[in-house]
Amino acid sequence: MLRTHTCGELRLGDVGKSVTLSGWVHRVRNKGGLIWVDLGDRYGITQLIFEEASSEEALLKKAASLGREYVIQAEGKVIERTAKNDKIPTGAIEVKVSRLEILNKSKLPPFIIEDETDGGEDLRMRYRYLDLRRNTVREKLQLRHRITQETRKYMDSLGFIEVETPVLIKSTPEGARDFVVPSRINPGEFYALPQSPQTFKQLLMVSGFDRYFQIVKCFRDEDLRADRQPEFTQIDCEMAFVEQEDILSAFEGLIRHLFSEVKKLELGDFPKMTYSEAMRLYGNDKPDLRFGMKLTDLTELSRDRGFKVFDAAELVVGICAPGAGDYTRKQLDELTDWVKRPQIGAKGLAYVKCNLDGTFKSSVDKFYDQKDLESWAEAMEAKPGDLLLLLSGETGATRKQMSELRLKLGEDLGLRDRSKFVPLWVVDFPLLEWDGEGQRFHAMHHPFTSPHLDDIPLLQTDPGKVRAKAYDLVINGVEIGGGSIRIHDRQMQQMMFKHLGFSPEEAQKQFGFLMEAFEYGAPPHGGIAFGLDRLCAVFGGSDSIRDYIAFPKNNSGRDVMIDSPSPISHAQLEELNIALAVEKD
RNA sequence: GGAGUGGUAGUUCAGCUGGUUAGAAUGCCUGCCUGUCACGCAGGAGGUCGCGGGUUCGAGUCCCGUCCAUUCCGCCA
Repeated sequence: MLRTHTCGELRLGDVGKSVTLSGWVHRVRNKGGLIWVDLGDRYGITQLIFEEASSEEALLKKAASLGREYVIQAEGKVIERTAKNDKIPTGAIEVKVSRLEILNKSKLPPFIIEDETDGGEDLRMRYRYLDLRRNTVREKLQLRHRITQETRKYMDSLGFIEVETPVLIKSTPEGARDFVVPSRINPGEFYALPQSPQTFKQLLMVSGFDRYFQIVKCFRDEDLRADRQPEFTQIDCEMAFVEQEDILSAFEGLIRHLFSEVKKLELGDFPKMTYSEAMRLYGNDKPDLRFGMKLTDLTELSRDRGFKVFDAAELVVGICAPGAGDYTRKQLDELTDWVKRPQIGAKGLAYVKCNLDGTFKSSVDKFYDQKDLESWAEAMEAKPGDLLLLLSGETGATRKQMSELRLKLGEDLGLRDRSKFVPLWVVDFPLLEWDGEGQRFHAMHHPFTSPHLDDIPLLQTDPGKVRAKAYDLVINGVEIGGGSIRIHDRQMQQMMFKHLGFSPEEAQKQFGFLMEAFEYGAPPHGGIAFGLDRLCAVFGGSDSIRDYIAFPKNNSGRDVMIDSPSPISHAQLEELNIALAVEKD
């Protein structure tokens, strides 16, 4: 037997037992006459002891020769420690070793395998298998395990059936770029990897599965971010005979269940906010509601005082930063530089300090008197000691800039508490979004989304105003999931494709199978998909999803451990009937 | 496609307006040490300053190019 116990389970009650432990050498403390070895595995750490006075010389020598991360097996007796360590659960005992076996030596690891590693991101990814040996990383994957297990439990309890859908599917022009896979037996033709199992889950509804879910890998060939990987996992769900409210309540239930089981946190009812409200109040379709600082429209209150910048602006908008009235000139200049960076793109930033004595000091004192400033402060419900910040310009862009500033200030002022979780449903998304580059509308969610029936006439007159039966779940400013009520009628679906600029032939070629299915008794249906990686990161309080994925890709979509992607041989290319435009050596 | 930041010992970093032999911490090796647990003490080894070019009497430092990493914008139905 390689082990009788794990390295995390022996206690004072086990004293006197003969045990065999196996694990990795964490640390060796050689005190001359005494040698201690911290033996570790994923369950914990147990201290082994070798003593000059009572151990054989060969055994001592072997113990002294152990290096970091050697895999060893130790047989011995559990004894009570004279000096106990109350920092670890096994700290009251140690194992007096009588037999030591080196199962496998280890090279010196390139970074220290401890909670606080000295390894940089790059190195950790190159040796990910060593990185995963660290408690902090392993705990994140264990959190993910809990979330997927609890998800399956909850979904099963509601009668959802997990169905696997194909990974080799068909490329479509809508949405993100596809990853494509050449077909050897069909020369010149390609599969695409799914961006989501969207059409398949709708077909399952036509089949009468009624309630489907799947924890499934999806693929998008777009540029990466800290919270975006080319392959990622969705909790993908679909229900038949439901309206929007049914879906929201079912999946609000899922998220509440996960918080309750995994984090021992009870979340109340999730508030709802329309898309247009979110844009108006937060400049963002995924507002972080852990803090206030709503956007306040000051366009009217700033008009006709001779300040050309504000007079010319479509929108003048302000936020109130609580308690920031004591910001120094330097801090304000830094904020101004920050909003002027190309990523934000504001032209400038106006401020008003609400002094403790009730007066105001602003960067636009030349144009606005105390009464004007007071009216702004009133509109924003500012208190003495607060700081008002104003941006102006074209409505959409200015709101977006203000949203960024709001998030930065929220961070700076410590208002984005990682232990706090504030969920929000954002509803009534626009159906269509104008694509300036392609000079056409495209679906904001996806082309299978049902419009609000009241808004259908607008499709002819003002397509950008049509609301969709689409919704997102946002937690702490992170988009955790999104979905919609789908179109289940062939005529309606055909009309949608027309509005998206598809010719009838194209629509038939790309999605004929779906529209045909709708003619064979498609029930009303809708669904939602959650980003599992992001959900885990939110649970763990991280901004990056990488540590919640066992083997993630780096910023350029590379796996630096296995070194992929990589060129393939000429023979392989030939077999696939592929010629490269650019040869790579 | 664009912008920012970084690349110096195994590792994490310092290295000023260019100037002797490039430092610290940690890790590693050797020796000493019987109650350590981030053990301690003494000693030692370890660097083509990402790569290529340029400016200069002289480049880790300045300039140009390039590669890599990372964050953001675009993109992500």
